[in-house]
Amino acid sequence: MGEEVRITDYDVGGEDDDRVSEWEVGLPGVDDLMPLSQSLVPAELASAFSITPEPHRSMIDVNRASENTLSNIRSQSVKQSINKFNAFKSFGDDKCDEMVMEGEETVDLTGDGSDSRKLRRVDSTGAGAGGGEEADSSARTSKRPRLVWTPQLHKRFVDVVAHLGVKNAVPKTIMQLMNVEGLTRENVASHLQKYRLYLKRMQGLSNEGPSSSDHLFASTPVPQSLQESSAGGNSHVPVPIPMPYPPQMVHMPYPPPPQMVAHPAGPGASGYHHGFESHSHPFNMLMQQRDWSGNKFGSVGPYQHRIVVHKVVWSPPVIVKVTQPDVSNQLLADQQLDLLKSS
DNA sequence: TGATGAATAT
DNA sequence: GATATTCATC
Repeated sequence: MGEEVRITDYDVGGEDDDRVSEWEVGLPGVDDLMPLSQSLVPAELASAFSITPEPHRSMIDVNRASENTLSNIRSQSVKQSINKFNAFKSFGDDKCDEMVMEGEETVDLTGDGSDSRKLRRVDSTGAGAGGGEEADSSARTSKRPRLVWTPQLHKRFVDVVAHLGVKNAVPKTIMQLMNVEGLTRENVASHLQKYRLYLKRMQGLSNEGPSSSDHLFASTPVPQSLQESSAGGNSHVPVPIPMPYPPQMVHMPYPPPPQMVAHPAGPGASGYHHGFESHSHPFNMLMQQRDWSGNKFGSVGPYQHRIVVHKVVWSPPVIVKVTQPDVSNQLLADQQLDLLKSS
């Protein structure tokens, strides 16, 4: 695609003749300005200070962002944008490796658009052609983006459930121990409901393998403490897992190359991904479709050469390293101590 | 009154 | 099929 789209032809509603030249006196010339598409932080510096580099922005992106801004101003929907931003701010860059939110591109996939409720949260990247009809959409944008349970997130979930035991694993506790910013009790409750159904199904057909529909759940083996009948109380064997989880995971700015997930160690690999095609694995699908900012790209993406870290390493068990004063983290640490003492 | 879990909706 | 939302119940 032609990346270098000139921003100078951007039309703000006036001709070039209307420009007030006095306003430009003293301003740096075009040649003096750093292109907006250029990153302000060199790659080496970003790496050294664990700064998540922003994806490369072309002039198309810059133009699009400008159009969005102006479009929002025109339609007086700035408030809506702030809500949107706040909704996504809580899923900051460093959370992207564990949480994937759908939403901004959630569109009417049926194509007919017959149901108005399906039209919510259609992003305005291509807007502007039709006119400002999105002014009344503020109420619809207050919804949270749809959470995607990545295998990493699910594993954290399973670890916590295993640690608590099925009986004690209730949404609120799970949510707290998972320590994932932005994760709601409703998210956990919904997932827990499905996970319990999965466990029940697994108990029913203990000899057979997991159903092909259990991609995500099958990707994380059911811990021993959950496979046995939930005897309840404190009879279950707690699973030693690092608790609470650190609020951030190891810096992993870009997804691992798809082939690592699809074929972890060649043909003779463990059965970790046994039973389903690589393209149908939820994590794999995500990686093939998007980078962490939600932009879509193919499996041979622009970041492929930069992908180095593919193994997520949690903080070591027992040692809870708090690098900054974090009250909630401290509370969780106390909780963990209590849990360990009581178990 | 808030949390839970099953049912239902999207 | 995955996730969100609703609602009866605790």
